Amino acid sequence: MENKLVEKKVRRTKQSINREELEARILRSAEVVFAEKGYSGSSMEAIAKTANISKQNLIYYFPNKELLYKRVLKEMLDIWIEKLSFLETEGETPEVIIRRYVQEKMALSRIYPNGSKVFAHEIISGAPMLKEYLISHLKPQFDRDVLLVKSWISKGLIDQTDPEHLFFTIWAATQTYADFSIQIEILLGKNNLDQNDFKRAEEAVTEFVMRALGARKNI
Amino acid sequence: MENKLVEKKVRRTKQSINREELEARILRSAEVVFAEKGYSGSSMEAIAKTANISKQNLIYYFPNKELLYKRVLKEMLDIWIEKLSFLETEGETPEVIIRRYVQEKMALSRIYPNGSKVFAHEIISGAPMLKEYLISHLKPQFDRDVLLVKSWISKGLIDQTDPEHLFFTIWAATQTYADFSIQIEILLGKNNLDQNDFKRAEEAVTEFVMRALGARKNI
DNA sequence: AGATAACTTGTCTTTCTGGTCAGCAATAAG
DNA sequence: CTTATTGCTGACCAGAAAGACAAGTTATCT
Repeated sequence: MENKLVEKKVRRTKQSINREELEARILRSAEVVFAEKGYSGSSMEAIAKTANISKQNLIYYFPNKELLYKRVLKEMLDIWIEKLSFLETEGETPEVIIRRYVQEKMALSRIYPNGSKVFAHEIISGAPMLKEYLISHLKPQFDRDVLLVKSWISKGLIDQTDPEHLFFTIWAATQTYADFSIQIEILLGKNNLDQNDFKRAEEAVTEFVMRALGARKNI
Repeated sequence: MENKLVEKKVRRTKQSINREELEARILRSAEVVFAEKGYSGSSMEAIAKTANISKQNLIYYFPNKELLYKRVLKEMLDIWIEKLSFLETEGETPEVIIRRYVQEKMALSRIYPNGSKVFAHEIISGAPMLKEYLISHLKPQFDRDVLLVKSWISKGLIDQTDPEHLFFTIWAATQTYADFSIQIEILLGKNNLDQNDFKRAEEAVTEFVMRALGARKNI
């Protein structure tokens, strides 16, 4: 019985492989369209066209727009939440932890610019679909991380800072390279931000944060 | 002749007063709606409803959506450009100039959160309506301001920094209090950000930037 | 007071959009 | 090989949306 169930889950037929591929392609396409237009501005038609399938076929895979949108958001958030907890790396020096944090946040902006933009649209719009998630998932993690930073301060490992606003600043400074990329491109006189630009940005932001915190190298 | 023209311009009849008031009300309402839904997601109907007039009447004042949207954007940008040039305050110490800059940027987030959000939606969407403006107006000012910061560095008034990315970070860190306010509210456990929150945020960001720059108080 | 201009609204048309449904085609299971 | 399941498409629908148009109302000018 158990065997049968497992087999059923694992079996990869021609169809199931195709399905997975197509779903992935749809999600990527949806990400692109939602990133540009936000939820209400995006049409199923446009997403279907981007994915090179018919609208009806898109609806076959994702029966309605809201569901598709939430899937796109969820994919992004799962990646973020996974990468963005201080606590998981406890035991190392603040310097190491914060450096890696900024680095990883910046990498997310570079690798998933569209997901970041979808998220940004959603938040700016007042997080209608995401409010509950932020309250139930992000806030607890935020509170823990703030406590950790406070303990660093009281141990004298970093300078006195406002921990909450430290996070807001780091998030804003790193996400801007995904969300506001067009503005940055224009001001830097580039057609798009390459690896090098992101490296420079990462160094600059890391340097800002480290200086602001006056982090000590030794515990 | 000249007199007549001037008189015509200045004369404030019942109608012209009403017109100005109504136009202003429409623009404020449009700002609210565009801030929430972005350009393509907003309907003229919704804007009309928010302004408490009929859709046809709205169209009488702003014959189409694009025009209305551009007016809202332009209003915001005019305010920003006016407040956000370093050069206008040349002669003072970097510390004073940068402090005021951060302060003013933060004040804009506090006073015009909706305008800021409209702008953010537009940029995230790839700045379809604003690209030209950014190239022709923002970039030259940016280049000048970057040069000024470079001169500060070479004079040893502030620490070695990446000037371009300094601006990106300041902008991101201050705008986040308008654009991402809902997220910040949730994480701070508040229903909305009050004067005090903005004051704390301003102090935190200012402190952050000043430490990063190691600005000297004396020229 | 009458003519003119400014304002407001109701009606209508066209296009777009999310979504349904019936039926056909391809694949998998027995 | 047959049957059942899954995948896909064309035709269709109801509601929303932008905006044109005409007709009526109100204010201003002479």
